[in-house]
Order: sequence, then structure tokens, then C-alpha cells
Amino acid sequence: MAETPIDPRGRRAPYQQVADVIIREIDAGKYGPDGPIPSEPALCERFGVARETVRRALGVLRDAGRIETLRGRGSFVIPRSDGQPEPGNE
Amino acid sequence: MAETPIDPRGRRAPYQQVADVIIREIDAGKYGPDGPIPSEPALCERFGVARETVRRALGVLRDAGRIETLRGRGSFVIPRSDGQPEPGNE
DNA sequence: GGGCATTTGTTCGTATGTATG
DNA sequence: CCATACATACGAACAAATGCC
Repeated sequence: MAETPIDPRGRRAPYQQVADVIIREIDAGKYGPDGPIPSEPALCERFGVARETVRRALGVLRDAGRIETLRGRGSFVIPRSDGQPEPGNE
Repeated sequence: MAETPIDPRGRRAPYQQVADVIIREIDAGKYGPDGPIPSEPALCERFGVARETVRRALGVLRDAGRIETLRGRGSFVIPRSDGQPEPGNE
């Protein structure tokens, strides 16, 4: 079972829901300022979605400049430029 | 913008238009006698159509015996049998 | 160097829901 | 109703880069 199931029929598409969750976690500092986020297979497991859906979500994050992805390595949080402190876990 | 836009309202359906263009290019030797043709996503981009439309077009080419498609690899031009020389570029 | 597991990149196969003419 | 088309999603296979032993 997926740890963080998403609603396949929500008003927002599944890949957008996945993107939302991960963005919030990055904002909360869950992965560190420049840390790696979980691998695609791990995210598939967690959300109970296909790899394509995870990859779409990560595409949203890349387009938003929140992560960068390296082949054979993984995806990494892009540190905030100075003056924009981490939102911090609450 | 699509490099080779097709007319969504032409007398021929979009998938037929796409099939026509690719067949002409194969005849012109553009992809080599047994070379790969561009991937489905690439063709979607080029013609500005959805993947289903590209797949229908490729279905026409397969039914006509002009290409063969391999999962995870791509679609390849089927060489002409002897006695039927390539139409030749120009 | 080789071999292997992990990870992302790419490709086709299939299915569903929605919309249009 | 039906054919066509688009967007999304899941599945499977192949490919390339990385890293570790």
C-alpha cells in the first residue's frame, strides 16, 4: 500500500498532486537545502503511482527551478539564493 | 510551434496527413533503407499532434509493410525487396 | 579492468476519460 | 452513435550514467 496515496480522480491531476506534496516538503526543509530527494522508484512506491506520473511531477519541479536531476545520480534540491531563508519546518 | 503542422480540419484526417508525410520521406530515403524513424514523442512535437494520432499514422505504415516497430527501440524502415530499387532521393 | 546494482533517460504497448464534429 | 483527437496514466523493455566492490 502507498504511504501517501493520491486521489486518481481529484480535481488536480495525480502528477500535480505529487508535485504539490514534494514542493511542500522541500519548503519544509525535509530534504535539506541541497539534498537528494527520493529516487523515482521510491516515489512510485510511496504515492502508489506509475513512474511516468512521478517523472511528470519532477518535471514540474524542474521547470519551477526547485530541483535539478542528474542521470545515474538522482534529483537534488536547488539551494535558495541568499536573502531567501529556508521556509523552515514551521 | 510544430515544425510541420498539419491541418486539423483538412479533408484527410490528421493521422492520414502524418502518414502521408512520413511515407514520402521514407520513399525519399530520408531515414535510410533500414534506419529508425523519429520516436513517437519526437513526431508528436514535429507535427503538433497527440501521441495517439502519431500511433495511428504509424499503424498505417505498419499495415502497409513500410516499417516495423520494436518496443523500447523504435520504428524501423523495412528495406525494399530486390528488384524494387529505392525511389532514390530525387 | 570487469561485474553488478542503482538511478535516470528513452521508447513502445495499452487503457481510460473527455471533447468535438 | 461513432470516429477522431487530446491528456493522462500504468506497464514493460531497452539504454546510458554512476558508483561500489
